[in-house]
Amino acid sequence: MFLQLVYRRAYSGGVPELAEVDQLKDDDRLTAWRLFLESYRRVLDTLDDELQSERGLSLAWFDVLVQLFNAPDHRLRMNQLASRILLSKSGLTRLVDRMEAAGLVERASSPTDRRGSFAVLTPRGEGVFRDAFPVHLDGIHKHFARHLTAAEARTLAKVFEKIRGPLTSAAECAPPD
Amino acid sequence: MFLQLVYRRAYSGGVPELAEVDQLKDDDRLTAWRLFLESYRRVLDTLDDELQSERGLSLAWFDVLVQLFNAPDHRLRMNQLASRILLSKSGLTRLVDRMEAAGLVERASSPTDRRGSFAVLTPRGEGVFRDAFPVHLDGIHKHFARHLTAAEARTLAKVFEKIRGPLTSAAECAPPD
DNA sequence: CCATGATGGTTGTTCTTGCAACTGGTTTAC
DNA sequence: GTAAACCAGTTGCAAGAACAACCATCATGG
Repeated sequence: MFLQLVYRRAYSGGVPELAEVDQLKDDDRLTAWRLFLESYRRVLDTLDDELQSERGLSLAWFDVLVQLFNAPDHRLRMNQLASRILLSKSGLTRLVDRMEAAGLVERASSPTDRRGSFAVLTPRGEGVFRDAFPVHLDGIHKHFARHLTAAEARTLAKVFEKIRGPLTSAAECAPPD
Repeated sequence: MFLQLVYRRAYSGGVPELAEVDQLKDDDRLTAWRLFLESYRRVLDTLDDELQSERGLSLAWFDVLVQLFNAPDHRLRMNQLASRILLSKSGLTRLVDRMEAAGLVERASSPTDRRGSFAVLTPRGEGVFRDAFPVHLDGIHKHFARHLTAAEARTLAKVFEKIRGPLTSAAECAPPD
């Protein structure tokens, strides 16, 4: 799904009633939007392919490894892990199932709350992570960071912070005013 | 899958051999990367939810409608449509099946090449598109464009053009030099 | 003209994901 | 202390997507 938008074509073409929508004048912004979408898809696909072919690891798996590696004691509650990688509870259950079968993570039950369990990085998982990390970082550099000057990077960070900000938890809770 | 990266933590933490990787110094760039990922996910999820709840349409369906609406004669070869919305051939076959069942598009066989078929926007599909378009455009404004100054929009466009550029067809064909 | 190969789409299969329902454990209120 | 509400994680189920194998058609070369 990619969503190259109507933009100019709908505007100058035969859709007068749509042209009324005044955001259509924001050509630069919509161009930015379109390129944003396309860049994401293409860069992520490329990174996934590279990691897959060079280390046999999907980005989703890598993402779990990253999170656990960064977590204190190399462990996280399923709960937290799910929200950090933006995956549903059930999705994470299955993902951890698969990674456990591959020996990269383990489950450990929480001593304080017997409902909960931790996902814990195994030594093997840590090894795989350390092995894959440079590949991924190199990919980010090659396909993304390399194209940014320092100033541009700061601009992007600023802008995306604003964009992400209002959506962080539940979208559209109480639109102010 | 989200991929909040290691960054500072892996750098300043206990992973000396990883810290050697010199892209790690590019803090601003990696921050931009992280926010880029998160923004995409959150904005797209939000737009999808809004379109879904306000018009009962997924972004994927909307994307097809956009493409067909823009195409000459409101029709595209399956082939082309698939590549424009970044979906696999088989994925598109099924997607068009579903949309055909819903009466939004039709298939028409090509007169010149009897292998090929077109996906064609039906009047009903066009109506649905015109109805959903403002909702989507408004969403883009609310959750994305609104946060950009004109200068920032131009910066984003420039940067993403560079990022997307080299990956447009097959990634990594022949890295120059 | 016919054999060979390329191309456009569809179908079989499998994988991943989300939602809703469920189980078992914890907290709160009476 | 116990019932009710709540929470963490798992499971059944169905939708969406990719890959490979497949069929039909077109293009090429003898």
